[in-house]
Amino acid sequence: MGERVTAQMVAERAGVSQSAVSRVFTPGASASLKTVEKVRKAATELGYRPNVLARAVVSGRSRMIGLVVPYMENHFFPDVLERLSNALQDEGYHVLIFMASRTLGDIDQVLEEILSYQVDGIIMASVAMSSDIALRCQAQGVPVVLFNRAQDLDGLTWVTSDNFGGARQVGRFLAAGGHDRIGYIAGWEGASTQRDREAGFRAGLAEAGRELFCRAVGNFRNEGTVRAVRTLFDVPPERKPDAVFAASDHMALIVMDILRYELGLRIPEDVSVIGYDDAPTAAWLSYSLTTVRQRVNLMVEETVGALLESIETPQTTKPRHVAIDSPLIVRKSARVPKGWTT
Amino acid sequence: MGERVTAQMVAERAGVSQSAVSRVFTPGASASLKTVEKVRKAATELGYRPNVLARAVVSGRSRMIGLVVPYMENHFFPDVLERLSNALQDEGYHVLIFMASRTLGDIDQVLEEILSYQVDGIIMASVAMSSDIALRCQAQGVPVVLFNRAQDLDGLTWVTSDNFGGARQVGRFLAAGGHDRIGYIAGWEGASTQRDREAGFRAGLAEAGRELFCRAVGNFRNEGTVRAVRTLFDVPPERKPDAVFAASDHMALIVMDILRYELGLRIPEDVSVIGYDDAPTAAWLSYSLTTVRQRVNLMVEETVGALLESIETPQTTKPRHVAIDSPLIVRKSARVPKGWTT
DNA sequence: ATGAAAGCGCTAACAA
DNA sequence: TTGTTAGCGCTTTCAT
Repeated sequence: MGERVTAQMVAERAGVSQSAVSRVFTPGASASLKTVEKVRKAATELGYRPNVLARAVVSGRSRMIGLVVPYMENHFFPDVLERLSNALQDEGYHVLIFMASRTLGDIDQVLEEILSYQVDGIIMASVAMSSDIALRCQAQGVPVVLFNRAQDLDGLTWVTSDNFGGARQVGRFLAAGGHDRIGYIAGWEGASTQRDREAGFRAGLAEAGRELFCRAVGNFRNEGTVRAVRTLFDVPPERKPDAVFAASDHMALIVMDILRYELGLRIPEDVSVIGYDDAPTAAWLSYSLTTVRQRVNLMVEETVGALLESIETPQTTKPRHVAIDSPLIVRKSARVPKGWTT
Repeated sequence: MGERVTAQMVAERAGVSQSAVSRVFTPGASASLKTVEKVRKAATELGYRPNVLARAVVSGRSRMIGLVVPYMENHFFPDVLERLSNALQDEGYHVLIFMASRTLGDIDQVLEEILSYQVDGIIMASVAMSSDIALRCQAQGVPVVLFNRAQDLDGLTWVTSDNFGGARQVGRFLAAGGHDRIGYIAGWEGASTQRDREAGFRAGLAEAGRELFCRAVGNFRNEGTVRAVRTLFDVPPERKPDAVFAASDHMALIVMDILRYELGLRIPEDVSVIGYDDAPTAAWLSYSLTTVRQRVNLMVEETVGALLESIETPQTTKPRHVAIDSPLIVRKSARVPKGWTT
């Protein structure tokens, strides 16, 4: 046991040279039908399988993509992970996972580790990245795509939904719904998604001559959100919001739970709640959350496309900035304005 | 750009041999303080980072673990993935992900791919594996641990929760609760978890002199569960179950949604619902699902421990079969029997 | 189309 | 402790 079958062994059995074996297993290479047959036969008999790592050492291509993700508690990520992994697998790449949660703040360290695995490219999902790190990766010839995070830096490729536009619709929707006291629960302030969603939301309100009534920070996480809700609602009746926009579905669902089951409020009769992501859970009947849809399939498609392009034709590839339009999905957690269309 | 910095380059700059550089970056090796300093200096100046893949080729250890997971829609998996990845990262290993969903049934193909990456070990999470495949892996010297799946085959290591025992408590709990018509929604029939949970559940009922009133198969998936619920409840009133045990939380939550929002039934007044997993979502206030807890942290600990042991000391390692006890977590989705303790 | 030979970047004896 | 020397399993010229 533990017998590694090498190309050399296959070559001997097939009565050809080791390089012939290599060619048979190399997509672009040429070999006569007879050689191919002999080699394949010997290979299956021996249980041979090319060593991807050895190939990587000599070719400089590992066919591995480093994927950096934060916590998984947000239901948006599993979905993203599954789709990204599938899309990459379809292109013959595989995903090496790095959890950023552990090394909070020390993305630098994580990047070092990733690079030591000689990945062909890196996808950073919902992780903020300092510009110099990105530049270092690119300098090493390892392309990076930011997924669900934008970066002002020009040299970087990123793919997001249209956070500003999506949130702007929410602002208009709530304003048109005749709400008086509209609150916002912010995500982590360091995130571009948070920044853009808040800006879009405020813009949408402003268009209707309204403005934010109150605001608290939930940081996109469980605990922070619980605290944020309490902050907003632990006030005299006339100061309680009658509508809340949370910067992510994950936070919005927590808001709904607390409002209904701890504060005894009805949704949407007493308070309208809107989220952002359209995570699978948002559609569950218990919530039926009105939200902004991130079109994950398109985002993944763009991300994989951009990344593979930079890998395969590095010289001709320019940084891409993609913001996919993000429609408001009207369900039942927020009052629908009279005559509202689309 | 794209300049790969090699140990050779560092060696030249530091004025030492290439193997000296290698030793400085090899944990166990010895080098004089002076050499270490010179090398580290040159390395940082050049931005050198050891090539893990080249190291893997010669050492035979890639420090990568192949993780095979099915669909991510079940909220149990993201949690598992995060913890597994973190635990492995702490031990200096990294996770190469393989989604089994794509190649349904063709686990064989997936395994081939994994092995070609020379992973040091494989974790199959909630994936059934035919014995010969596992044996082939072991024969190649690649240890396999089944996570959340048991296999009768003796040579395999697996880690599960005590599915039989956990489900047995559910049977006793529902019986003691005075339910008359107790239904069961099964997971995928090929899964050991499904088999053991059903057996345990029936055993628990039998102890109380009861038996299953009705049963449908949800396959652990969204669609199947919706169909299963309809099957069980689309009957004359006297044939409708007054309690349902679903083989996973994911299915149980769907059951709750349909019962409440499509059939207008109250939980637990009209129907008690119990799940299995204690996925994070189960505790959400909208559901407050009574369920059996899989102690993920312990399961992960055992899995990683067993795997690393087989990797590091293959000869002295015997297959391990671990079934972690799984307590019933009583929340509000099922009627609590009078005087029920623990 | 094929084999010989020269590496890819690294580790691991082996001498010194 | 160090440098020298073989490889690890593979791809890729280069002749043939």
